[in-house]
Amino acid sequence: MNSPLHLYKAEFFKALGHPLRLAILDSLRDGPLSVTKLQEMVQVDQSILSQHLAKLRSFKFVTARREKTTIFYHVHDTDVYIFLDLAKNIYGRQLQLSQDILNQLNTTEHI
Amino acid sequence: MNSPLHLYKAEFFKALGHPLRLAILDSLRDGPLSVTKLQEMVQVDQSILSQHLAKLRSFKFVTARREKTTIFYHVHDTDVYIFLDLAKNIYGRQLQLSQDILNQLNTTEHI
DNA sequence: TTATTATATTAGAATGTTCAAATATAGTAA
DNA sequence: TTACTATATTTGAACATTCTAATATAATAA
Repeated sequence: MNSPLHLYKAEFFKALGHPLRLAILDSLRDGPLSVTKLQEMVQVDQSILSQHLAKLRSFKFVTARREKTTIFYHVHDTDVYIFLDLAKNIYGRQLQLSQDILNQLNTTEHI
Repeated sequence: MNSPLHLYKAEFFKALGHPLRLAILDSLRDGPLSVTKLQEMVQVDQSILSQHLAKLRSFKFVTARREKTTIFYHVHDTDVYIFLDLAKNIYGRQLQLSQDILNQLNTTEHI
């Protein structure tokens, strides 16, 4: 157990396991954005945004480029979107199943 | 920020963000296994294995079926492997990039 | 019924992650 | 140089996850 590969892979998934970081990646779908612009979009404190950008950077999900005093972020490998969208398929089915069970419960009289 | 979708998606990734849970899913690639057999493969305490199986179950990554006194686990939706393997592509490139930088540093004399 | 085997759950301690606030840095312009 | 704007880093508190150990449950067999 705890092969280096599983350890690294787990870190990779953890890096995606935060709502704000997912929101950041979604905000960058249509191209690079400055931190200020990102902040407007995701509506969090500057410091918090910066901390989460650091995490995304550390796994190379995003890359930063400076232009004068502004820093622009862009996704490093846009295939990550294929990956994120595929995730939707998987948990979509999981949710569907839960929903079906839920519906079944709701439409059953004797509860 | 914090759309329910991002919240759920983050939980989904967190559920995959543990080396043991990834090892469990890998162990189940070739078909269902009993908890005892799984335990032999991943080499952890019974209680710990059970707790992680509970988490995988709660996100429907795995499903349990009882046969007499033995419980067999199997992956609920085998597409999860397509997903996990795609992850490898993404972080593989990330790692490659780091490796390249590292190599460059190592082969540069003036350091 | 009791004992046994297989697995799950619970409670608290240990550890890790995130947040909030303050401070630091880096570039530019005056 | 000083002041300003944009962004990053640090620190400790708040919160969440994981581990350990003990206990619970469920099925079976004796």
